Amino acid sequence: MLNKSQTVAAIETMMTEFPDVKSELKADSDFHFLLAVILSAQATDKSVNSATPALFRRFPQPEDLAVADVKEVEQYIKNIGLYKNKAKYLVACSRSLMENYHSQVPQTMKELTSLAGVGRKTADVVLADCFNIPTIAVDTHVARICKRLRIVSQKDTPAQIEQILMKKLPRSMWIRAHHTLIFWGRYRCQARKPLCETCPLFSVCQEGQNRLKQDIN
DNA sequence: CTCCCGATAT
DNA sequence: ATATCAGGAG
Repeated sequence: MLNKSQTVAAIETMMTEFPDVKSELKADSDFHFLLAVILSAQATDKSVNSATPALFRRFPQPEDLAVADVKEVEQYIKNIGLYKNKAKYLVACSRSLMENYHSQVPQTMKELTSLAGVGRKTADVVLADCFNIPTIAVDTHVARICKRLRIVSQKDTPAQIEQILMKKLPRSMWIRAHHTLIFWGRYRCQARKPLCETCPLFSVCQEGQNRLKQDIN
């Protein structure tokens, strides 16, 4: 397992390759950003961004989506996976925002996860990207990278990974480290194509060493 | 744990 | 053909 200083060093190496990291989800308001993050579950940002402009034009405010027909919402997002569940979430979420939060996106974990379709990961993303509140959202990329590098152990759950990262990284790094890990997972150390041959972290990466032994790549 | 689920890369 | 993609609810 990588210790604190090794973990910080690994993240800093990633930062040199991706100096300007931020969310790639497009949105013009906190409300629309929340919807985009809900839609992004098990889907690529690209597919979400291709659907959201029309959706957001049709439903500018929580009040508009709260009274919408779920079937109509489905038509706007049917090119995204899991679209039937997501359509329900969007309407129910908007209704709750309207009825319980004055149509404002709340700023606490507890309130955010009370919304339909919003779990811990989505809440973490909103806290960090909308309100600049330090969190480390653990998605599929963050989990994979941390496991390959042995920043965490193979059996750790996303919630455990989040706790370990918060211990190993200074709070001032959390939000940027999160985005950096996403970019690293998306463009450098992909699930099916780790690109170990040219990886600057190869020498400290347990997964890289394993692949070398087994002659993968 | 299972179910949800289209688009894309491999 | 199959794995993967900014997961969450029941």
